[in-house]
Amino acid sequence: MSTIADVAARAGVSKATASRALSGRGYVSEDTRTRVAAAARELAYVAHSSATSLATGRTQTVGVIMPPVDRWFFSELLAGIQESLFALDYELALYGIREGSETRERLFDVVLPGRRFDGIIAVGIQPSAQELERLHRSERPLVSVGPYSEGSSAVSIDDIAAARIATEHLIELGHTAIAFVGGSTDPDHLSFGDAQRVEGYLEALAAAGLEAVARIADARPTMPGGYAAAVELLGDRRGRPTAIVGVCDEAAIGAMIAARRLGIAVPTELSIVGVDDHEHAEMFALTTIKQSPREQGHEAVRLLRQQLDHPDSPRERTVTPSVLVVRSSTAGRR
Amino acid sequence: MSTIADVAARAGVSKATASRALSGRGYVSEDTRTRVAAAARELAYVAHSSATSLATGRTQTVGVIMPPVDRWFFSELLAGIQESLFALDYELALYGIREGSETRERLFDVVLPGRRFDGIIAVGIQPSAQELERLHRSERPLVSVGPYSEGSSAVSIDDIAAARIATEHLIELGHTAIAFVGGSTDPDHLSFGDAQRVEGYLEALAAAGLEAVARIADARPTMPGGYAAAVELLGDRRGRPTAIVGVCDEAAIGAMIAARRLGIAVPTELSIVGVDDHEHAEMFALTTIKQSPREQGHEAVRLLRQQLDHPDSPRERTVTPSVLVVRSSTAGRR
DNA sequence: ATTTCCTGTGGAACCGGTTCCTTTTCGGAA
DNA sequence: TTCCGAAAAGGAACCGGTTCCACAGGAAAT
Repeated sequence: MSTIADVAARAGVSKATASRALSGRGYVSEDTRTRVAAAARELAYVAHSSATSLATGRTQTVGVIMPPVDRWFFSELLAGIQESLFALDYELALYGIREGSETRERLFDVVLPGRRFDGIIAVGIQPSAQELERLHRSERPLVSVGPYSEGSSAVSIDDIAAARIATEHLIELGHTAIAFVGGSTDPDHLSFGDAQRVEGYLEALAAAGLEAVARIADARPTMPGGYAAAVELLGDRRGRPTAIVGVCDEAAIGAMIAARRLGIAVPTELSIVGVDDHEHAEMFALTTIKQSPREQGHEAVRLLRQQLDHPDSPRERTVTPSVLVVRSSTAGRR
Repeated sequence: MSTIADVAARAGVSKATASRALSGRGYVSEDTRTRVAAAARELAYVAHSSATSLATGRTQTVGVIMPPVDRWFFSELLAGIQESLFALDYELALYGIREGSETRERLFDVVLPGRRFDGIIAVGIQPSAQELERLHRSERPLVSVGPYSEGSSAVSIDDIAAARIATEHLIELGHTAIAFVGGSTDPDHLSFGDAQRVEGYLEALAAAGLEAVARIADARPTMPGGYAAAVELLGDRRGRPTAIVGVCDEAAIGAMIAARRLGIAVPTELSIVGVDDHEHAEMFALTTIKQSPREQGHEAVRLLRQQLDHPDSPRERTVTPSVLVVRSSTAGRR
């Protein structure tokens, strides 16, 4: 492995000049520049990243803190972040957060102060006040995706609005017995965005004077979760809802499959609407609220870069609009 | 941000002693050790990772090269890798590989020689001879997951055996018209493992003297892919297969949903078997071949660590066994 | 002709750790 | 009492880059 000293020697210049020639900063004659470049090529020279980081204070790495990528939304988001970072020549250091707080603690205690990255994208985590203070003290730009916290940039969808629009769509179709699949009776068990979706659902019902009939079925935001909840919900004929809002498309699709198995026709006997516009939504003809997680990933990187390049630029918050995509899982009440 | 010099000054010792006290290497008196530790705590000292890397030559980072995580298998695998690395105090640098070779090229030209990580886990990529040579020249341990290449450690399932076992299961149940969903007429279009699964399917048919009736339906290894292929396959009543092998569970589940929509009963009229034991397999009562991607992730890290700790230890290849999990998507031919 | 400015280059310091080598001290063996 | 080796600690070199600063030479301005 060759060093810049080797390159300099081969080109017959000093380390300083070689460095300038390769980085393009400072005065270097055209002739020297090409000689250094040639030497570098011949030696297959690549700068040692740790040395560069130590000298410049920049690591060219972005830390991404994210829940397990087993939900479509997160995997798409990650793909978007990846694409954008790659295009900007940044590395991506991935940190998972699991339920256990041990992970989280170590992240905030050791990893963040280790100056391993220039900026952070935090997905779906609601930092505690103490953690937030720590993040800010570390002076590294932070962009959150999902929850918005004062003083940092963020890209989020308006989860309340999304669920509200979904619910309103059903109300407009004449439904009054509208259940929500994927909430939780234990609020600690809900992710931030999911809790807001419950809220949006309740808001829409309240606005239509239907709050009394609210029914929130406990379920994990997954297909089996939605399936199980719907089986429960649709089990007895009497008091069966005529419409369901899923906390996300996975849950909604699970509910749809449950309905089919129970012999309940969608949309004639039961309307279902989800949130996300999952890649499977089309196959199931699911009416949903479109999100574009991949683009949100791009946007998160854009916001982060803004702060990396211009540390004093104001924090921005991007809220992506919620658009209803009507397919054929919803219909007017008979 | 405090440096080790600050810690040393506060504890009244030299940098050298402070370093030894904190790392636990070399002679340090108990008394000094506690004084240094106290000073470090008071100053909230955390070592600068670039400085450590530069001095030691180790980055405590593992590069993970991986296709997009939108398939369940890969997201689970990533989770497994993440867990194990975290437990070992290694960072995870994630690199996506997309179709375009531009990504790939830059990966091999710039990222790998940049000495940003101590080892590499490459998932599902079949490196070219040139790339492989480069990897070896970089002297960094490599573990591949999936394809096996001479001279590096690997963890893989026996894809041929998996598909063979799945197919044999159907043959034992008396099926003769067995289709495969998720192959491709264009072999370049198939991932390495998927191509081997096609092979296993054909092997099993051949062993039973059924090769003449092989039918491979083109499909992406996703639920919509399996759905579309099955619709095609099951469309006309005559010549309809009585059993289907899915290239993976997603495809098999897609096929199952297609069958239901077409009014074909599973398993009485059509048996379906998948490969993976996807988290949704249970909900669909899908008979399948169990893989444990999460454990494969753990195993990959174990193999890598072996090489990091003992560079001269022999390369190992772990092949995880293929186990048939019978649920109720398969039944004897009527 | 002298001063000034700009270009081009090299030496040396620096980033923040680790480690080699040397020195000092001290307890135990000869 | 002397000698020796282990323990403890400091000085300095080193990892491989970047950048500050000093200096030389030539062109432009005075």
